Amino acid sequence: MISLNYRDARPIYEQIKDELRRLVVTGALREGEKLPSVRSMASALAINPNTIQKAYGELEAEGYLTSLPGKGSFASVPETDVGKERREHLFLRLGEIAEELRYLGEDEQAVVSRIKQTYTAAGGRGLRRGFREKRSGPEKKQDPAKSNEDPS
Amino acid sequence: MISLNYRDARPIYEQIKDELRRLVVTGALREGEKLPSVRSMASALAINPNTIQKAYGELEAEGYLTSLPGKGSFASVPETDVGKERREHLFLRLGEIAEELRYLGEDEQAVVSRIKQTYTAAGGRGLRRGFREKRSGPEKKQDPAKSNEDPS
DNA sequence: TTAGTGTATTATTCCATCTAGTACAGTCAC
DNA sequence: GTGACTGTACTAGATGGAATAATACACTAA
Repeated sequence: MISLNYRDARPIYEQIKDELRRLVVTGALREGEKLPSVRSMASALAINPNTIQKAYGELEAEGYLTSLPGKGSFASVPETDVGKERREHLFLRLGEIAEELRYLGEDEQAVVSRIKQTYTAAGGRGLRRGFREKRSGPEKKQDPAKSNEDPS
Repeated sequence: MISLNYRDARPIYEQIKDELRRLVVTGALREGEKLPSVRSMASALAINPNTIQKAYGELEAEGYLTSLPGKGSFASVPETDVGKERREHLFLRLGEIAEELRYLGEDEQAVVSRIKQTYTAAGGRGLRRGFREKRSGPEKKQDPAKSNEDPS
């Protein structure tokens, strides 16, 4: 699912964050889908569980992940307010990159085409939260509908 | 000219690189314009000259800066071949950002508008090397016009 | 000559990263 | 309840990049 690059300047937990975020936004991981447990992914990548824990924790702060103690971690869509900060950050970076590309000689057409390519390639993926239907994923931080079992 | 943020996760030399690059691509620093010397900028920012040296060195590798031993460092436009790698990197990031913005609910129109805004705001700045006329900047590694001497 | 420039080198301090180990509480199948 | 999972928290230590400090050399220009 994830491969690490020890030559990469980014720390390991950043690589994991970026890769997991990429899997979510590209649709490879759908909302509500269960991710490997902290310990199992640590074992699979042959690294320390604390490193995975850090990546999961920060990704949860971004809203791309929801963790439920005792149950697991699940891919999720950032709440509108959390996603707002993220979107503002992304728009800022977008402007900086466009500015530099322009300086390097790329015309508007070339840059816009690259944007349109992304939206064309993506099918019906990535609709707003308000437009999506309910699904199997955990609602907020609460326990998803459980059966009539009595724990004790 | 540059202000540092010690709370920033990025190392100091990265902050300097990013800021200087930004000044160049936005036109605040024009090609051939002289930058503060390694020692003077280190003094102005109250940091070690080695840190400035590292920032300048990497920025020169990117093509945004040309250093001439004994004379100084000057803003420059990346050679086409050096800039090619940079452009490819920027296009890659552009695609990733667009993908995430789309996932967060931004429609194509909103993203494209941000791009066009950049190109509209910029006047005649940032033309390709082949289209630019000869100017005061250093040709390759040769002596730049001595007229530019404002290292504020 | 003198002062300023870029550049290189070595040594040292500092801190984020990563590891290692342990611990606790919640969930779920049995 | 038991056991095996789960997320989470904490301490302690090792490692490596970042930044500093101090010199040194060659080049440029007034």
